Amino acid sequence: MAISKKISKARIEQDDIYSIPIDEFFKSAFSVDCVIFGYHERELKVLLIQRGTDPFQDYWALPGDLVYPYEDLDDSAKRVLNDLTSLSDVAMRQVHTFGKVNRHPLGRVITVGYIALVELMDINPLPSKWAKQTKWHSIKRIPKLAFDHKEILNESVRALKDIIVAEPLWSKVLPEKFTLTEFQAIFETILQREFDKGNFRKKINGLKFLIRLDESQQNVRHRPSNLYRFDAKLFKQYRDKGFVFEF
Amino acid sequence: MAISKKISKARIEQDDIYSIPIDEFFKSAFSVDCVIFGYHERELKVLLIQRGTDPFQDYWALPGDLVYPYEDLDDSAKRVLNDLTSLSDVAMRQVHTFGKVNRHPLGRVITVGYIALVELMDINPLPSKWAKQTKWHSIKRIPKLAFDHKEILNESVRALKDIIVAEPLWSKVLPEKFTLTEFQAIFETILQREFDKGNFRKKINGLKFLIRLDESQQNVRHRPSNLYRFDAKLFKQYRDKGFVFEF
DNA sequence: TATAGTAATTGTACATTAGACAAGAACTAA
DNA sequence: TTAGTTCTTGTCTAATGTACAATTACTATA
Repeated sequence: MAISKKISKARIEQDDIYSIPIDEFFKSAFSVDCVIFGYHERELKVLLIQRGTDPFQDYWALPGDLVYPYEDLDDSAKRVLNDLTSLSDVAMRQVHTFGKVNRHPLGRVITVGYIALVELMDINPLPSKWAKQTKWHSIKRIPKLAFDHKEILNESVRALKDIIVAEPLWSKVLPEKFTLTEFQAIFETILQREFDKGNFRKKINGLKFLIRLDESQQNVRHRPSNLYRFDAKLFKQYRDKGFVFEF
Repeated sequence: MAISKKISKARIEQDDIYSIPIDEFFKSAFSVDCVIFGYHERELKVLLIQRGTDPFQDYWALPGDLVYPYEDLDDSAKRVLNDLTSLSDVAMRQVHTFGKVNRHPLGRVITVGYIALVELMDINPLPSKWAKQTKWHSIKRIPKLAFDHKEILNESVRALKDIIVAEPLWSKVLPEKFTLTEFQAIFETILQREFDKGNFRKKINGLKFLIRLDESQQNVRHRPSNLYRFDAKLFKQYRDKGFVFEF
């Protein structure tokens, strides 16, 4: 394709730096790629789309697309996610930018990766625009992906582990009223390690933003668990005081 | 200028999405900006250049420039830093990408921020290419900067605090043989808090990658301090086992 | 109705770490 | 010899982490 030919022509020596006209630089594009992690009952999945267009037609890929010239990056991530999966109101965070020269066959395109964590059952992705299908894939069984999306995904899984502790991403995954066991399960799944139940709850009890309710589970064949809720305001207060939550 | 006019023309409604020809996307550029932190004797500075070219001619700015079409992002950061300041062998890490629509007057340019930490006395930046001057500025007295570089700098200062603990950036700042007081001072300066000397050293003593030498300071008017060295291999072993160093 | 099964909850005992602070050591300069 | 300085080590207490056991509250089934 025309654009990619131009790239190789532009491969000049460093000494010729001043000879590159400014217009030569304005021939690149950038994209956003959204890594939407879906959690449900101790399983971590990621939302992939099947591409209905070239390049990589029919491949599974992260929902991602080129950024419009007039679009802020963060806005673009939201718009692209909505275009391809019909999802809105998913809070994403930028994690890393990927910029290998030949990562995109149509030309020079760098891509900015964004991640989010949602409860799988809370949302209903529907393919739209050029997405043929959307599907949740277990993190443990990822098919061959388009572009360098496998690398983006790997980096995102790593970043998720850092962020889950620092930011209350987990609040998006819990129902309004939840048990401490459910709370613990999220961390165990994402951090891939186990915690002693008694000790975990001792630690949790110190966190004032998890508020114990006067309710408990119903219809369980064992001692019912107390229910808790998350108080976002109190969490913010904690954070503003420099508090960092750790495991 | 021509390019910026095209951006406003391209501002179309979302419904017209399919009407944007692919070529319209390939009219952007991206840049890298390097935030080189210089540490020396409890002072943290940042290396700025005075721009010798438009836009923002004569403004102080982070060393940064457009990425060549054929250049990997990480390589570009190294090359740009060398172009403008003659520095090489500075290990940088990507921190964040800034993508507001109008952040660059010449057109749509997103920029990827990189940071590094060096001992100020170890390196000798020299302005070259279009950099008129290079100068270390105290983090506490930053002049008006070009573009959105103030925002990039702020974000980088924040990121430095996270990274200094996780990654041995500090090893670049210490002499081969150093005292624990020097070691402590780095953390106190960057994290902006103080530590009890006795307790700090107790914590440090557990870290096997700081090796106590059979030497001590010379010509000090007080009890001479023992010297230590950093063992990068041992540090790696620690890290590979999942160890995280914290304060 | 009694019993077994299950997971929640609480508690206990010990080890490790954190934090505040003091005492003594090793140097130089006067 | 003494005063000044900072390094180094130690001590004590409080807080936290860790392993594990005992008890509780429910359901399902014999």
